[in-house]
Amino acid sequence: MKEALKFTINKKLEATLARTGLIETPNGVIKTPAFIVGGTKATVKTLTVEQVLALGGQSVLANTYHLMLRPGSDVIAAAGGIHKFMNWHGPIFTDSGGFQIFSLGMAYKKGIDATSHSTKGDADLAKHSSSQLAKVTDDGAFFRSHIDGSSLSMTPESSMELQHKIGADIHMSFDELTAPLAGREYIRQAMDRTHLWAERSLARHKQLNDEHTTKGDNLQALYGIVQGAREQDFRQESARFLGERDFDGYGIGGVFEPEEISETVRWINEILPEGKPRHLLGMGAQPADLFMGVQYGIDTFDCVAPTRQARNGALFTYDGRINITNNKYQQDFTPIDGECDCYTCKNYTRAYVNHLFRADEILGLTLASIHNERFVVHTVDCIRESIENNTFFEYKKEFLERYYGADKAEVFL
RNA sequence: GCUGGAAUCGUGUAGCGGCAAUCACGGAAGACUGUAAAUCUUCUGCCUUUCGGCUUCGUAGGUUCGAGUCCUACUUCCAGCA
Repeated sequence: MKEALKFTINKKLEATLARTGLIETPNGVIKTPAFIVGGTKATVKTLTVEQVLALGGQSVLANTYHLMLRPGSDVIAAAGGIHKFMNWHGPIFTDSGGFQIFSLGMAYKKGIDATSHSTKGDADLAKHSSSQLAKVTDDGAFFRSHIDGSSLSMTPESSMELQHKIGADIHMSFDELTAPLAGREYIRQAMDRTHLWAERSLARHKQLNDEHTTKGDNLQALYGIVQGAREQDFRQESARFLGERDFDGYGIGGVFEPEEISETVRWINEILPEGKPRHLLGMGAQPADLFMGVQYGIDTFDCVAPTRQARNGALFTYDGRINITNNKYQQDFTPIDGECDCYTCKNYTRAYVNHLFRADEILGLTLASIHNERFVVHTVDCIRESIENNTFFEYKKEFLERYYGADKAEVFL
């Protein structure tokens, strides 16, 4: 039997909240800061685990909601746990399913953009959410499967039971997100509920770990998730509430505008106990997110954007994002990025990847995903090194000015 | 040679006497942040920044208030028969 999680801080960057460290789990270690690779349905879309390892992935994050629907937690338990099932033998996170209750339930993808701000209040939100797939009460969430429409529910307890069955290393407490449309009143309600659920998640989690102890199985870790949307006092209250409780680490949840990240994360991380790891949920679509997150105390990120955008033809380069399907790359026989050390850049050209996308050949998705994921993982690795070397701010300035242009980069410096 | 059918946007099509240009593909570009996503959005005859204007249904005639649509001839293609 191994202990659930051990976090050690290696180096702190003066006058910031940034630090480097090591998260040790029963299935391996994560050098932090680190980018956790998106593996929602127990697979990193289009990639084998060998490819994920080769691009430098240290850990993957899977999703309880998706795995509950398919193949079901019993199948994964019968397979001997998610590590064996998906052949990934490093650390694995699972998200609780809270995000899906939000994204399926609120007016998120059906007509209203999750990242658009509005001054509209709770009444509008309620109106928009009434016809959606999910309903939330203090007891838990009641929702319909996006696959077959069947009625399902999830509570903090059932989320913990599912996550323990799936058997990842680091679990997330069951939480409720709010849409950017939500007013303070609803944000407060959702945050209070998230706290209530966090305590219930923790209680059930401890019982389940006791059962593992009895059987001599590895222990699993639980992160509490901070909510409170864009409200400073709520975020601080949430960090205080959860920080006082015995979680192994903390997740920071919600939906952010890119320019809100650093401020919100700072409010929280100034309060959370320094000695525990902090995960920023779902952020990392752009390099600035990574630099700002780390500077204000984030240890791990996960984000689906690198792989999703790769599948849709948007590829990172150090000079900014490009769309590889564009006509101008049809005869561009240079790598996607000449400085990138990924398998794709070392062996293929923009013209070839352009051809694969135009011809609808699935290898294009794989090559693009390898590149984008490597770009992000490597960037966070370089950020870690820059903290160790005391060159963080120089590296950040150089990187962001080149990527965004000096004018646009200024807001991040 | 005879008989029948067809000809509309880059391509394949919709149209069935009343504002031509539907849908798909192809093409151009953009978006995507705890993955309902190999998805979605916009544009794709010409001119115009917008508003809007103009052109066009193989060719030439005809019928009709009005023709992509009906009639005649021609051209080309397809099928069947010689």
